[in-house]
Amino acid sequence: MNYWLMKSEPDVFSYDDLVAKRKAEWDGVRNHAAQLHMKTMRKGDLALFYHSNIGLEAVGIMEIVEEAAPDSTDQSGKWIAVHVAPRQKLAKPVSLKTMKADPALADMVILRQSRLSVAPLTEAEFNHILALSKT
DNA sequence: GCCAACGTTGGC
DNA sequence: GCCAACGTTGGC
Repeated sequence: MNYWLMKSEPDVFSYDDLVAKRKAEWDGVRNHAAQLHMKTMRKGDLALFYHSNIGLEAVGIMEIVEEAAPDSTDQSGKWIAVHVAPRQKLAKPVSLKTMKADPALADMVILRQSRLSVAPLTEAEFNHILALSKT
């Protein structure tokens, strides 16, 4: 089982939007590194939903429910997307500021490469962020 | 195949 | 609104 962090601007697509839809295609990713991560995802993997630009915080947990398949918003046939479903909203969002300040998260890929929209998390990082959301 | 110019993303 | 990071494009 692998863990991920996926970003979306909440005024475009928020965690609550995902809850309302119950399942959604994570489309529109046009970055090779992010695409590679999505191709690595397996059914049952868990991902944190992070709100970029507005909020700047991890807000919920979702599950990969369908593995990589052609992105329905792409005509070229070059890009893939996965499908995700909401699992649990965090009791309290965990802000970027909190994550940056935490030594346990110092090596998080997303902190080192802020523009990457889909990034891996270690199990320890994932669990640590969950613990922070309960404090 | 290199690299400068330019565009986009995301944080501040 | 600005800027840093970084990906892409195009000229050579």
